[in-house]
Amino acid sequence: MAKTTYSISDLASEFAVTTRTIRFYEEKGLLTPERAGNSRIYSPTDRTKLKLILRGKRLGFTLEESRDIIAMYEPGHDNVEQLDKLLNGIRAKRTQLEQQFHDLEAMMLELREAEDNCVQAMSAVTAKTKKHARA
Amino acid sequence: MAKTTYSISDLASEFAVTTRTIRFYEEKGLLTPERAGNSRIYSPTDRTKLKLILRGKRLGFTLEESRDIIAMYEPGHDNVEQLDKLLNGIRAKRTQLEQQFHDLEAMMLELREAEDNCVQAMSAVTAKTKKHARA
DNA sequence: GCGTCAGTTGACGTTAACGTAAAGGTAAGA
DNA sequence: TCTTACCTTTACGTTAACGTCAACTGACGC
Repeated sequence: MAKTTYSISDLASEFAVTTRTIRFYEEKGLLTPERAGNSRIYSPTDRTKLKLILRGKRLGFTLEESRDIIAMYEPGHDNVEQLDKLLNGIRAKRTQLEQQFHDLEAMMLELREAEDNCVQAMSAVTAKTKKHARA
Repeated sequence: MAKTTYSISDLASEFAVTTRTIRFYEEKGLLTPERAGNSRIYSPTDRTKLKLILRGKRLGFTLEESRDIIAMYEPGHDNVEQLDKLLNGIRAKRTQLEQQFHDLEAMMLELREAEDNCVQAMSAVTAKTKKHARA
């Protein structure tokens, strides 16, 4: 069985972030790579977590929020209290994502219109220029 | 014609932000309210801009990005150069929004699964509890 | 005139998310 | 052996987006 592992610069170049950033995430407890002596060794799981963090960033999440999201994908909640808390968290995030979804739809629509207007305006200007050139 | 206007606390309470925040946006040039002596007077246009800024925030945009977006909705670009630059900006944002859209879809899907798993786990635990109670 | 709002302008404080050296360890290659 | 390339830790610097006083100014009700 081939154990896939990554160095810090592997991940850094793959996801176009600095090694500083990756170490920072570890400092914040979001990543917990193994060690080979002094060097860090990342597992596919670590890689996935990093991916989730970066996706969270694109959606405007803080690292704390991404930490929560990662926790939501992980098992290991045995008692009802914990599960209940987790479930509430998941549902709250889903609600927030739906709000974001609406915002996103609205903005995309408006930008489509803005693009149309812009194209219109350009053709109007160029038409005038042509007319002027012909005159 | 009834001119609708708003005080700073009107907007603050309507959108649940502090007056400090609104003044900060003005300081950054995102809002430019009129003045009645010393006090600020906000127009419906100002209100709309504030709305756009806050929507931008929910989508994880910086104020600079929101400033750009607001500029995209405004007319007043007459020459081809400006229009071309604007058009590029609009298209770039749309591309970004599509990426965000994918991210959002993926995360929503995963959270739905996480919720299912969570519910499953809970029913499993409660079933065990009942069994234990019966014994 | 007095208190009490709602508003104003500074100005310093704070937090998140890294950037940017500084100073050094290690292993491979010329 | 020296350089080169990558890795490490420690620590101070930076930016965005406000929060939080402090000190002041009308306007209103009594």
